[in-house]
Amino acid sequence: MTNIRDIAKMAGVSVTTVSRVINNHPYVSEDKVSAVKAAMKKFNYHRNINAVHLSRGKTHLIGVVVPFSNHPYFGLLIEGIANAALNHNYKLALIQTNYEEAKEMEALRMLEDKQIDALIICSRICEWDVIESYRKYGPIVLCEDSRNDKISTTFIDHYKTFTMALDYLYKKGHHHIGYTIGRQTGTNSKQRDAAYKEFLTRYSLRYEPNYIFTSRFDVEDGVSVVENLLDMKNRPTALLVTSDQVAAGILTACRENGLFVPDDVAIMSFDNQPISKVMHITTLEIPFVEVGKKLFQQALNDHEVSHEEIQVRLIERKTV
Amino acid sequence: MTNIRDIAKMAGVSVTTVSRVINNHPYVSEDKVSAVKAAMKKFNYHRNINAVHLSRGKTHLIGVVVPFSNHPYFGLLIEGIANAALNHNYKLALIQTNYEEAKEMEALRMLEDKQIDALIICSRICEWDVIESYRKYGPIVLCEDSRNDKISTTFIDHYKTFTMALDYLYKKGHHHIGYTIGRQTGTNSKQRDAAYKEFLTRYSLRYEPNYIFTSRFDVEDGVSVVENLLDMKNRPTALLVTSDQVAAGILTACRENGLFVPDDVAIMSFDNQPISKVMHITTLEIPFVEVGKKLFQQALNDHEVSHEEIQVRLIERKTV
DNA sequence: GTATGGTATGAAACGCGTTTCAGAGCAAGA
DNA sequence: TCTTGCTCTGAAACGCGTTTCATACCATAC
Repeated sequence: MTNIRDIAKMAGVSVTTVSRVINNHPYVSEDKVSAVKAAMKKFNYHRNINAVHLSRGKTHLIGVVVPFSNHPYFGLLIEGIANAALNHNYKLALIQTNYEEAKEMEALRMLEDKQIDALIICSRICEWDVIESYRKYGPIVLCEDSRNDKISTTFIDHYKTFTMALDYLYKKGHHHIGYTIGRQTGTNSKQRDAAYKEFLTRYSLRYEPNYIFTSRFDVEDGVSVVENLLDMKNRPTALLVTSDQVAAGILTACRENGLFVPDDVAIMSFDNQPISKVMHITTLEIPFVEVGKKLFQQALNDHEVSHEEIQVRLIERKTV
Repeated sequence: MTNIRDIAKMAGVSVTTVSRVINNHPYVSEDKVSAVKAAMKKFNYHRNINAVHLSRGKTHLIGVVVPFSNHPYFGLLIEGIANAALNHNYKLALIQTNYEEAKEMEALRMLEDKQIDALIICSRICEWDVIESYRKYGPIVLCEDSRNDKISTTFIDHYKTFTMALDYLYKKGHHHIGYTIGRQTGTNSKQRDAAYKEFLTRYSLRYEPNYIFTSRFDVEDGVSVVENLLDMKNRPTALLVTSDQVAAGILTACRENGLFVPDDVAIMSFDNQPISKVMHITTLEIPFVEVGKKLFQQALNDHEVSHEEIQVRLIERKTV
């Protein structure tokens, strides 16, 4: 393998000059530029990227932490980040945690080891103070509603959004509203819970514990929601659902069991993925491409901490 | 930042000894081991991973090329590879190409630059000879049916599978079978086309060009298939569909348009994703986790080229 | 008593590009 | 004429861990 010193020798210049040519630095005479380029071509020179990384202390790699990759929510987020990264000539290091804390720690350690320039955590399990303690090694960006002063975030205000959605359903005449979520813990879920309780209080509605369905992530979990629904005496008349995927499951199971949507149960979900369009599901659109782009921009910015709120948009279709 | 030399000095040993301790090499006396470990702890030593990469010429990073990340097919594949990678302490560099050749070339160049130890291409656009020419820089693995002698592959024999599926439909009484695919070019599509034509010949059936629906990737594309179907005089009685996603779109649109499944059109698809279970779609299961695992194993093996055929399994449900 | 082989340790070379610093040459402005 | 300020170039330092090679010691083996 030829290295920069070989090229320098071949072209009759110093390594500095070769480096300057490679990196398009000014102040190199034309004839030296062409001499260097000729030598590089002749010897099929390729710089050792790891030497560049060592020397610069940067890798142009951004770590992305997700619990799963096959879930549409995270898939879309990855897609958004990947597109932004590609435009800026960054590569992505994907770290799939399956919600294991050890894996998330590994990602943080990659930042510490300078294997990645920044870390985007799409869904965390680690405590805030753990994450904060790694901030000194590089930018860390979270996709979570928090006005932390060290860590940048891009987020959806789930309290606001949930309140808006609940009010919308209430205005449509629904006074018995249930909801489904994924993880019970987690900032998003807490915000939703708070918004829900505030809503009940505001309209003097009773809190029904069995109107809340936890651990619903995927289509199949939607089916199980309907199974529960069928067993209930006083069913909710409307359901605010984790995602379009879960909603699709609910909708399908409802049809099979003679439950009419929206007459027996109204369905409103999150994301606005293609399936919701096809099934005419009323949903709250989350602009993932924008979220990904923002997350990426924040990851590049080591100097200032910012918090970007992303607005969701109500898409009215036929399930409410 | 403390480096290995600082630690060596602090512990009163040579850098070699420190390196040996770090990497658990034998032949270091116990007292030196503990002296080194103490020094590392005291100064919060972390080795610079980029120096390791430079020195070793390996990065423990595997490149994964996908056209999109949010598509369930690729999401599942990524999931499978990511899980295998995590178990072997490898990291994934995700390269999303959007089917742009330039991006795929960039991935190949990452291999050349030693930024990644191996490359897994889930769906290619580059020509074989281009890919082959990069083989000398490291293992390249494809997810495509080809018995190339330089490049390892893990694949589904789509000719065989398609034939099997068509025969199954034929035996169920379907003599007018259409099919949908994603990209028109690409090995998989060619294999399916060949299998389809062979099937028609074998049973002396007429080739109907409008029974073939190209560029169907997602749920929404399934809806458009049904729109076409409704316009046709002699509809196919069965459809072999790209993926469960597309099938879900078709099924939904059929219901809306008074087309009964399977009586008016039978549907059979690929993947066996959760949605197919929920919607009772008869499908051909592709074991993505296994595919991902195999791909990863081949990526690690630079010495021998292998070809792993993955068997699909028919899951009979209610759409045929 | 000598040969053999494992244990323990360190100096030095190796992988390789970037960047700082110093200096030379030349032109425009004072 | 002297200063100021580009333009151009290269030596050397820097980032840092791994690995080869040489050496020394001690303990069996013959």
